[in-house]
Amino acid sequence: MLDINLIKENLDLVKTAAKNKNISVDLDRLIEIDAERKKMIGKIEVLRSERKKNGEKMQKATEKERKNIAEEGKNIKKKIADLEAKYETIKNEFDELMAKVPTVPSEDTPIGKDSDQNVEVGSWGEKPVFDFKPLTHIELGEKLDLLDLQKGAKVAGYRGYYLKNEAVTLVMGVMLEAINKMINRGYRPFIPPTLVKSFPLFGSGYFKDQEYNSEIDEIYQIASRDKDSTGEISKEKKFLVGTAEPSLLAYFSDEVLKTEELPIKVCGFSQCYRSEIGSYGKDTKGIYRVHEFMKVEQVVICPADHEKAKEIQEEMVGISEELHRDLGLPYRKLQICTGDMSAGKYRAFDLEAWMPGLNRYGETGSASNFADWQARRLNIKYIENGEKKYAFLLNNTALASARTLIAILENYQQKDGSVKVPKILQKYVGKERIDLR
RNA sequence: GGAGAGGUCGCAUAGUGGUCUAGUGCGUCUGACUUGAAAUCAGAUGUGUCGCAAGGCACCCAGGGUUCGAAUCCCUGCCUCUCCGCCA
Repeated sequence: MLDINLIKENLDLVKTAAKNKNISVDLDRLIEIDAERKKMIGKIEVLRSERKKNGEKMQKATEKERKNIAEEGKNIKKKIADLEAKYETIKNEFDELMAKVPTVPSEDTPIGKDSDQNVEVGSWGEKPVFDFKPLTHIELGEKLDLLDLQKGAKVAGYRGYYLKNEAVTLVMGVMLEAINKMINRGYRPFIPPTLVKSFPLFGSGYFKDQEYNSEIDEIYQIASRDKDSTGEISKEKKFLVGTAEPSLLAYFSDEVLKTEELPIKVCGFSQCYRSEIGSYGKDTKGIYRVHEFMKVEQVVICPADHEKAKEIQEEMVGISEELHRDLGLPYRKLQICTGDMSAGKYRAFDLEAWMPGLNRYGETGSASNFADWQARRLNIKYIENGEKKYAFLLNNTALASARTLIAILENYQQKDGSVKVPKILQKYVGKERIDLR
């Protein structure tokens, strides 16, 4: 969400941003409808004021006058109802358009159509050289009895999977390492709810429009309580989060924070659910793209200062990079181009770990700065010198379970089919190497 | 799952149809008194929105309804608390 006055003042900038982000939104219509909206509010308020005065008249009126005053009141009531109905239509169109308006990306964001035009801005580690053909995590997982995709599909359906044996302690170790790293860096740990109302998701930008749309949004809606026994829609809709970010941000919604409290740094461990509605044909094998996984997420609320936010984003990415290095996973860092950015993002980077079995890099983390776009929707403000401002919100993956597991299995595989356990995880797995059974 | 009680401007409370532009106490801020503090006294003290401004309008959990007029009456939902039942 942007400020309507800001959009008006920077119309060309916003238009260019929408074009570069491949977002279709009629901004001229937005400006037009905003003017209509304001005019309508003015008219309604005059009538409401009349209604109030008419009510006051009634109290002083004689018995004879009352009838006329009541008539007049009914008249005003009708006028207000008519205008309010019209206003609602206008307001709906206004809200729909506003929900689509993108953040203007940072100046250093590369302009591009899609992910092919993301720009590599850093890398670490040597890709391992094998004197044999490296196996995929699917083959390794099966041989070492760590991963069961058949049973996963049988029980959970398409993209279902079981982790077993050392994969369990290994993945839990990864999560705990990430949480402890975050704590050591001053991030407060949370285990947030994963089943949430609609506002945390809308507020964080996970609905492409104003309302949830199961056809395009990658979010699961929980259906069981949508309708009561009579078929009436009664209960509030609930959704499964795709990351801890919405729950963590919504924790601070409707708050006015003190400047001294900022930046607020938190991290969340959660199960993450993704419908993958838009990627039916993609990554159909293995556990690269799955409907549920675990993740440690970092979230920061910082003052509305681009320099400060830039610093913090670097710190956040730095922590993720460090975690990759701790695990010995070669990676590269990409700056995300306009076309690969969602509407709300101001500046974003991805980390991609090298996955030798798949023979490509795979995204293992994504760091985003939304500036004040999410804060406007979630109403997260802070007070500075008596003035209230919307905060800047940033988030980043610390580490996620499934893809980190892929990278570890595929990078640490040995000629004999075994997989070495990264040093920092040995204490969790209880061994240095996972052997064939 | 059953029964009951509730949700009011930071906190606590008052308010059952118009005089509510929501009273009072506490807290907070400013000032006076004081060497300083406490105490006391005086004043101020919610949010959003429209407007250049004067000012208007909205908000008493949320959404509907009744009424000339709703914090107040009615309906629905959400949430909290108490008791019972069930349960990891």
